[in-house]
Amino acid sequence: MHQILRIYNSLTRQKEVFQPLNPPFVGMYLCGPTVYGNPHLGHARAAITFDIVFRYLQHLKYKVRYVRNITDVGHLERDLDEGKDKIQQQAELEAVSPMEVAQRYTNNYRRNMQQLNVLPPSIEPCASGHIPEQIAMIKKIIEHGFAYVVDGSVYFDVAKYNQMDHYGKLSRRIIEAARSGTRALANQIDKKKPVDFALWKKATPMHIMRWSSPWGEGFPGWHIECSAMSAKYLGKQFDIHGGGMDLLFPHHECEIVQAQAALKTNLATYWLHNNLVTIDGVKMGKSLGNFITLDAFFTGKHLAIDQPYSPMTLRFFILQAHYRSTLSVTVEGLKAAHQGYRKLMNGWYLLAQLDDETVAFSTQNGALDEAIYEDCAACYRAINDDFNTAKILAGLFNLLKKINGWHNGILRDTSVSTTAFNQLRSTYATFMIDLLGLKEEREAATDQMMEMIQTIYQEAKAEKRYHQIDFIRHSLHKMGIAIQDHQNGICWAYQ
RNA sequence: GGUCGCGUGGCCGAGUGGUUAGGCAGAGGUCUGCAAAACCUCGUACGGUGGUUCGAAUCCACUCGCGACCUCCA
Repeated sequence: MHQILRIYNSLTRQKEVFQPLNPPFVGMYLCGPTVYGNPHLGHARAAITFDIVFRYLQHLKYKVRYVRNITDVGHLERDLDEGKDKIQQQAELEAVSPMEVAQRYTNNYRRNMQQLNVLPPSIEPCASGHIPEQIAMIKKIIEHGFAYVVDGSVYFDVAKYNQMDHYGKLSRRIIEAARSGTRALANQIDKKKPVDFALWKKATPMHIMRWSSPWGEGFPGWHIECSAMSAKYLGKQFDIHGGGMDLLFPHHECEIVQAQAALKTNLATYWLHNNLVTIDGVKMGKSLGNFITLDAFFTGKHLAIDQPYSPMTLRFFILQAHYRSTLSVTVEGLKAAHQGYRKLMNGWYLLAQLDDETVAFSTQNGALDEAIYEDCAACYRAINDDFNTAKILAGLFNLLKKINGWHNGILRDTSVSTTAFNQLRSTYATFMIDLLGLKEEREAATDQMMEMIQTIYQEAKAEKRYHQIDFIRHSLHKMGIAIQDHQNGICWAYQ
């Protein structure tokens, strides 16, 4: 089935039909985490958003190379003229080596992403492993006349660049005007202009993370790592560049001008930005201190939440909103996500059990066919329309009603063609499992155990030993499992 | 101050000129030893004020409120 995918491009501020530079290959780069703290819901949102992009492009048979970096050379902290970076600060706080800190949080990030069923990227490079590439790129920028060296540091010359091109085209800023009211920061004293940004910073004697360079001992600046690593693994120009909205300026803006200055290319065709997670109306973020880590969600150990929320509940929660809208965290919203995920997943099990005893298959057009085709088509329309996962879920819930209807006998006599039924089955599986990446959280041994318990339950029921029945129900209830009596037997489901 | 976005029924959240988004919660019903689940029915929501239009949550103007970026941030 041929699909026309339209995605919203932050660069042009409109939806555009996706056309890769070199089909069937697609290059995609996502700004990953700065590993100086445990991953929170915001990290999950970015990773899941682009996981959907990755999954769908692969579904469309593109050969995708997906690069997501690890920033283990921290960015400069404001107001610190000695230029201590975030990793190093955290390291001093924890009295360990900076690389140990980076490694620990990298491990946590990967573990959390795996729990959320986020597919690993094709390449996951870290900044500290690409110092030579960054130095090489800085040298080119200097050669091309867009950077200058001051006392062991290198700065990008924004004014010079603006003679050739416009610095600020992604965020649509006129830089001079925007900066006129801004105070000069202490560590920017050696720059020509406040808008110039560091490509390389001289290390003070205190600075632990340091590398030698043509300009002396130092460390790379804020933005050069992404430019260097994307160029290395995706080429001078590639298709999709993603990140959180908070990275749009200055980070992505700087990446664009660095690529233009060093390689004379437009970095990426499509720029995608996921919106932020909010709590109590404001952004959830590391610097605000109002974030809830993923582990806190999984264990329920946080003042703002009342109980544990599983990885798949969180994934569902994120997918309920379109990626370009803010997403507000509330206990009620989380509970809704838990229930919604549970229902969708239970439907998935039921779907596997449906057969011609429960479904009135017909060789001709069935009465349900049209509605099923429409719901399936709606799912495809939704994902093709800038990855509208909220609409996909609406489509799946409509299909779920049919599944439940067959299961409980209400739709037993309403005919459906095998073609339509098979389309429902494959659409449900494709979208829920393959594209949205929702998976079962059921334990492997549970099925056999439940079979045994159900046998006991049925025997007790036949002999009207209601005390025993209630005991079984209560015990299972504590484990989050419900036994359900139906006219033609019993089954179990998550509750 | 500059750039931009948002305000949808109790909650989360799609939609962007006319058709039920969806989920959760809530009410009633079917089923049931009692339940649970599922299914059926139920809310006439779009910050405010004007305007355009046969018709606006959706376009325009003004206005009120909230937020993001401009400093590291997903």
